[in-house]
Amino acid sequence: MRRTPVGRQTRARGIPEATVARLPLYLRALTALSERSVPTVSSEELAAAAGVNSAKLRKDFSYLGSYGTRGVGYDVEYLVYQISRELGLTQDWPVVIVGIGNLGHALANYGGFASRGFRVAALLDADPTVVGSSAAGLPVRHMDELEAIVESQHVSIGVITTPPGAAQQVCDRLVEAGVTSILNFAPTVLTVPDGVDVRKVDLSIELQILAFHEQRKAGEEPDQGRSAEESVLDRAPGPVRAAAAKLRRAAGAAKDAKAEKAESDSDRPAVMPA
Amino acid sequence: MRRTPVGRQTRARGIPEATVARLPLYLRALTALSERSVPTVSSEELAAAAGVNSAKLRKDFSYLGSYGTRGVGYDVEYLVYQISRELGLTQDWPVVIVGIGNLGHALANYGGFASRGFRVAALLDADPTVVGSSAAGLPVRHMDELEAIVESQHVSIGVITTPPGAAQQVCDRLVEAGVTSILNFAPTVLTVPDGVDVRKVDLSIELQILAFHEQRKAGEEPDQGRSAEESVLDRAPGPVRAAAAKLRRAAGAAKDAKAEKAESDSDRPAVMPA
DNA sequence: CCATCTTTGTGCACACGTTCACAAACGCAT
DNA sequence: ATGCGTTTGTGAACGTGTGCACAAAGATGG
Ligand SMILES: NC(=O)c1ccc[n+]([C@@H]2O[C@H](COP(=O)([O-])OP(=O)(O)OC[C@H]3O[C@@H](n4cnc5c(N)ncnc54)[C@H](O)[C@@H]3O)[C@@H](O)[C@H]2O)c1
Ligand SMILES: NC(=O)c1ccc[n+]([C@@H]2O[C@H](COP(=O)([O-])OP(=O)(O)OC[C@H]3O[C@@H](n4cnc5c(N)ncnc54)[C@H](O)[C@@H]3O)[C@@H](O)[C@H]2O)c1
Repeated sequence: MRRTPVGRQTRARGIPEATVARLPLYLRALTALSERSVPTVSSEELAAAAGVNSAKLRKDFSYLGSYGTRGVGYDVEYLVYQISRELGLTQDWPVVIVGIGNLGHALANYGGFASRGFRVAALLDADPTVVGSSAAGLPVRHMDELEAIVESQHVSIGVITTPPGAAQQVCDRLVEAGVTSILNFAPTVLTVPDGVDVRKVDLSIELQILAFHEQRKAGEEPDQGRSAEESVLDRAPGPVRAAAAKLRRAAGAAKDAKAEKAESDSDRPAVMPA
Repeated sequence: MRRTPVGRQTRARGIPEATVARLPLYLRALTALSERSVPTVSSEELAAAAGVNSAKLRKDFSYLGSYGTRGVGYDVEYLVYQISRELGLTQDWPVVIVGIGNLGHALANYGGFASRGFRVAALLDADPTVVGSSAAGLPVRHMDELEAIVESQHVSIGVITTPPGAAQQVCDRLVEAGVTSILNFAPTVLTVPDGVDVRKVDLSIELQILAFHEQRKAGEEPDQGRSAEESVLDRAPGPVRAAAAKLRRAAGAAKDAKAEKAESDSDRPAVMPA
C-alpha cells in the first residue's frame, strides 16, 4: 500500500537552491582535506572549514542522501565524488568568454577556472584591434565565429564581460546560438527566455551593500542624532504626507529634503492611518 | 522605557537584508531614468527595469518610508536621493585594493568604481617587482604602508585580490589596521571578529551553480536512465546502509560508487525507519 | 553481548522573504 | 465637489531557509 503522495514530477530530486549554492563551498573544503589525505571528517569540522553551521551542513547533505556514518563522520573521498557528481563536475563544461577587455583578460588568465571541469572554449570580442591578439595562450576570435564555436564545441555556458551597453545584445546572440547558462559581469539586467539561467557578479552592488552596513556601524555610536535629516513629514500619517509629496514634485526634490528638517522627532516607527 | 521585544540586534531601523541587496539595483535603474530626465516612475515600470516583481519593489520602498504618490508613482530624483542616502552613498568611501595581479589591475581600471562614491585610496602589493609600477594612474605601494594609509585616509573598506593562501593573513592585517568591511575575491573562507563585514565574489562557485542547473536541464529529457549510477543502497533504510558505508571506508571510495549499480530501482523517495 | 561514547539525520519551531490582492489615497476631468 | 481611473502601501497567506535538540545508529572497549 503506497501512501507516498505521488510526487508528480521530480519532486524527490529537489535540492533547495540555498543548498546548491553551498555545495561548492563544501567541495572546496573537502578537496583541501583530500589533499592532506584526511580520510574522514565530522560535520562539525567540515562546517567550520566551510564557514557554516554544522546542522545546516548535515541537512544539506541529507538532501543528497545519507552519506555519513554515525559516530564517525563523512568519508572525504566519497563525499568529494558525490558532490562533484551532483554539481555536474564529473563532466567537462566548455565556456566562452565574450568581451576581452580588462576583466575578460583576467578571467582568461584565471587558473582556478580549469581546475574544476570548466574549460575555456573560446575568447570572443567585437573589436577588430583586439581580435587576433591572444590571452592566456588562447587567440581572441571575432564575434562572427560565435555560433560556429558554440555549436561545434557544444558550449552551454557563456560569460559576458562586455560594457553594459552591449550585454543584452551579446546575451541574445549567445542564447540564440544555444547557450543556456550565462554569467554576467556587466551591470545590466539581462532578459532571457525561459529555460535560460542567468547569474550575475556585480562589484558595484557588493560595495554598496558594504557601504550600507558601514554607515550603520558609524551611525550607532552617536546617541541618535544622526538621521535627523530624515523628514518627519515622510513618516507622518494622513494628508500631511500628501502635501509633502506635492511639494517634492513641485520644487527641486533633493534639496527640499534637507530643508525639511523641521522638528527632530525621535525614532517613531511608520504609522499607518488605520 | 524601551519595550522593544529584545531585538537581539538593531531591530528598530531594520531594513531586511534582501531589501538592502536590491537597493543598488533600483538606484541604477533610477539613475538611468534620471539621465533621461524622466520625472516620475510607477512601481511597475521601475520593477521591470530592475528585473523584479512590483509588489516586492513597493514593499522594499515601504521600509524606507512612504516616498510614492498614489495614482502617480515615485519621483525619480527624490528616490535617487533617498536611496543614496540610505546606502550611505552621499559620502565618500575610500577603498584599498590589496593584491595587484590580474584581477587587481582590472578592478583598479574599473571606471564604475568611482562613479558611486567609492574612491581608490591606494593599491597595495607584497611583491617588490610589482610595487612601484602603476595601474590606472595610481602607484602600487608596498604592504608596509598599509596601516599608515588606512589610518590617514580613514579607509574602512578593503578589497582582497591576493592568491587564496595570503587572503586570511591580509584580512587580519586590514582588520587590525581598522578596516571593518571586506570584499574578498579569493576563494577562501575568511574569519573575522564581530563587527567586521565580509562579502565574497566567487567566480568558481557561480559557475558550479550554473553547471548544476545545466546538468539538470540536460538530464530531464532522457526518460530516467541517466542517474542509475546512484547506488540504491544509499537511499535504503536500516542496516543495509551501514554495510554500504563500511564498504566505502574499506575500499577505494569513488570507484566503488560506480561498481555499486546493483538493482536499478525506481525513484522511490528516501524512507525513514519510523 | 552489553555499556558507553560519538555523531549523524531529522522533526519541529521559528525567522525571513515573496507574492497576492485590495482598500485607501491621489490626480484629473467634469 | 464629485466621480473615475490609477497606483501606492500593506495585511495576510504562503514558501523557503535556519538552527535547536534529540533519538537512533554506529564505533569501540570490555
Ligand atoms: N574591470 C572590472 O574590474 C570590472 C568590475 C566590475 C564590473 N565590470 C564590468 O565588466 C565589464 C567589462 O569590464 P572591462 O573593464 O573589462 O571593460 P573593457 O572596456 O576593458 O572591455 C570590454 C571589452 O568588450 C568588448 N566589446 C564591446 N562591445 C562588444 C560586443 N558587442 N561584442 C563583443 N565584445 C564587445 C570590447 O572590445 C572590450 O574588449 C563592464 O560591463 C564592466 O562594467 C568590470
Ligand atoms: N583572475 C581572475 O579572473 C579571478 C577570478 C576569480 C577569482 N580570482 C581570485 O582572485 C585572486 C587574485 O587573482 P589574480 O588572477 O589577480 O592573481 P595574481 O596572482 O595575478 O595576483 C595576485 C597578486 O597578489 C599579490 N600578493 C601575493 N601575496 C600577497 C600578500 N601577502 N600581500 C599582498 N599582496 C600579495 C601578488 O604579488 C600578486 O600581484 C586569487 O585568489 C584568485 O583565485 C581571480
